[in-house]
Amino acid sequence: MVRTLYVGNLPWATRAEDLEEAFSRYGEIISARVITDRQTGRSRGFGFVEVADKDADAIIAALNGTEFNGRVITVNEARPREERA
DNA sequence: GTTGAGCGTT
Repeated sequence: MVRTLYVGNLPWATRAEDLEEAFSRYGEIISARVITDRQTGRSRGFGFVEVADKDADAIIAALNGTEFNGRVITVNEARPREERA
């Protein structure tokens, strides 16, 4: 199945394909998305990556707290949007 | 043209 990962603390210039490329080294990526400001279209500095749940644990362990394009990123399971804080 | 804790769009 698919599990959604939250990726935070990204450089402004990070794009969805950048995440997909980086994450795909450690597991099967279903899709990747960088959240952009709806008003300006600029990156908000975080995104979401859908990965195979069999690889989710390895991907989180491999990338959480590691450097990505010069910044230390945060990677963990995304929360359900219905329950967003 | 900027910024820096956070959990998104149909």
